[in-house]
Amino acid sequence: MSHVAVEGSHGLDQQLAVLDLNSADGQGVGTGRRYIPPHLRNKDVSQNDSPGWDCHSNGFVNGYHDGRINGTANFARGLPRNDRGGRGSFRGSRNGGSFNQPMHNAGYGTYENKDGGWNAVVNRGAYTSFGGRSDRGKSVFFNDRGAGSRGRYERGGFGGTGGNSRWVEESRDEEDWSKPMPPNDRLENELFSASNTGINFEKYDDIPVEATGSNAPGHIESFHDVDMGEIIMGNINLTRYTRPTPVQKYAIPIIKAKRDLMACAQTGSGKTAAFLLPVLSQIYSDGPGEALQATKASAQQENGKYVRRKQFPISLVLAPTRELALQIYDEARKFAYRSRVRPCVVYGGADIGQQIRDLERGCHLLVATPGRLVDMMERGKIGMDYCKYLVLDEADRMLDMGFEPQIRRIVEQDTMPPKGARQTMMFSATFPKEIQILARDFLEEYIFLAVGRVGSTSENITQKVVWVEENDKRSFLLDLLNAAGKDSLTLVFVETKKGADALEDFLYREGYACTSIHGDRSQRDREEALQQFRSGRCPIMVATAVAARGLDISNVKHVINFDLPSDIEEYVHRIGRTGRVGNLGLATSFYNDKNSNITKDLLDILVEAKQEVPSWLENLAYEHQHKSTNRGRPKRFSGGFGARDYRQMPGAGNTFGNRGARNTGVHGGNRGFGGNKGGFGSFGGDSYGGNYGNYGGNFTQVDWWGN
DNA sequence: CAAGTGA
Repeated sequence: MSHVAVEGSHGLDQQLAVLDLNSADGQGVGTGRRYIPPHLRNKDVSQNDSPGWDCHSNGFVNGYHDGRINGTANFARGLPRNDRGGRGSFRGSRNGGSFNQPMHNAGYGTYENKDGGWNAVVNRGAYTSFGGRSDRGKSVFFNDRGAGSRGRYERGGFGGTGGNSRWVEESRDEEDWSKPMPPNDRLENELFSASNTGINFEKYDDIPVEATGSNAPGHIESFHDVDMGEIIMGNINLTRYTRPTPVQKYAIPIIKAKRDLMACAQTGSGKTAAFLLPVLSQIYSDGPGEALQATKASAQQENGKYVRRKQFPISLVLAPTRELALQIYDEARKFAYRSRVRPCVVYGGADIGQQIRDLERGCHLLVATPGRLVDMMERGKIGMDYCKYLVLDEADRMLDMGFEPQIRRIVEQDTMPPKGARQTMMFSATFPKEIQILARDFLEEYIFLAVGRVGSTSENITQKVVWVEENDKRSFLLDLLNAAGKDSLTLVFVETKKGADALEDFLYREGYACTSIHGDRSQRDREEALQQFRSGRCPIMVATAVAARGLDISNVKHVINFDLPSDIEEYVHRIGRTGRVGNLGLATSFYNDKNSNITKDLLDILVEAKQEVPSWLENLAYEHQHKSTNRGRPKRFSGGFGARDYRQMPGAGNTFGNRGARNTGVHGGNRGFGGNKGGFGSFGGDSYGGNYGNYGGNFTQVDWWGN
């Protein structure tokens, strides 16, 4: 395979420039300020002078406003050391239910300043593709969160005449949701200027695609091959997506044809847009329908006091972690720009009151983590009665042991329309056969789509496995970090939360600018850590499984499995944080005696992705094969899966040890691989250090799938 | 046993 370099050192300068900008950000210095989740921080300042309904009266300080004020002061933040030190004193409260702790010396900074001057209008140039824009700049009626949703209410309407007339929405019943609202320069800048990925799909090559199910629609080659409407096409241009990725080519027409879908495609291949584009497009063309009526009907007065109405989203997207939900929400905002659709996100660990108030401003597409959504449903803030589109992102995770009960609670044991009446879509890079079978409970006449073999890794990721004893891991890690390029991000995975804290402390003492993310940290700290990592201020992040799935962080050049995970799906997702959208990446895994459970699966993955395989690993896999009683199956199935025994289920097959059968699973023939072992040069730990340097400056963008 | 998901 030949890698076509598209961008070289040129892009590097740009990245450094961005870093400088971010490091000059303002610090939120206020004491005792409430934690405001990022998606609620960046409001238009003009919101604050609204005399209306929204409760900003209590000395409301939104992060954006605050950030601007402090940003002008010279808060020349030094090295990441500084704020890390500050956080040290904070640690004691980490484990003690420290949700919603106000954070002193908290840096909201980089977030608020990403506009780079909020009244500046960037050169949008060729990307404004919304036809006739004679109305641009008038700023009459903005659609999005800030000004736009405020416009839905008539001033002072609450105490008024009674009846429904106070809702401006009334008068919009007949309005056409497919027509774009006027543009908003500030918002457009905010949503799209950071849009980093210029994807090169020009020479997308063959990749095996399986689309099974009755009457599967054909795929598209261009976004123009299917009618997604004016709003979507305009936003596609603004995001600079030129051509659909492979999974988008297939999934978009399937979803537009109103079919249920189980879609499997490699990490970083554009799955999020593959469902957001067609779902939103469909909502635009169909309009809100009954959901709007129901929402309005829920508005009441009680005891002279206005009772907040319940929201009935038209679409629900569920994700397994909070940060992923937030990321999906951010994407949804882009594709909802200039539409009447208002995306919302709810997740745990953040102030629920803020989220409720945000919901009450309108919610047509809801992104959520399961726990908080159940909470919202039980509080009567959300009704799924009119949810026409259900998306499970990271679907295999959402249906595994930990999440399945909550998913059933939301989807089957409440008011959501049954399968068939709603459209259900599932996406993941991995989808073990057992979970595919379970997933059928939620699907009707679905199409199974596999772009590449299910569970395979991108060949754009160079995978290394090194034998490292536990006691040597730290020093080996330092060697790898020292070899990394100055500008590149490194993500280090460990198995436990305590381990994450310990390793981060170690790296800190060794003088590295690092941060960490795991489930025992406060939500505020988690999001700040992610932001500092993304921005490059802390180019090293130690993480648990919370960061394994879905997070799209540009410029992650190296993923290190300091501890290998116990199942191969987790491995695939972890290393998938690098090598995204046509970029190259490196993944290094520390292997020792403790990791025998993943040996065989790891070997298969390496072989399939045409990676070098250390001979010792091959030998171990062979040995393990003969002594293992449970080979080839994820650990979580070995302990039973409730009362179910999937081996008895029709269609489940009986070849759990057979990798090929397991992965293409219930849907058809094996995509065989392997068989081409042998001939691999040995790959000892000694030569590793020397080889490593070769990867330093060599991460450039290449064609999709590495061709 | 670990990780994640409501307080």
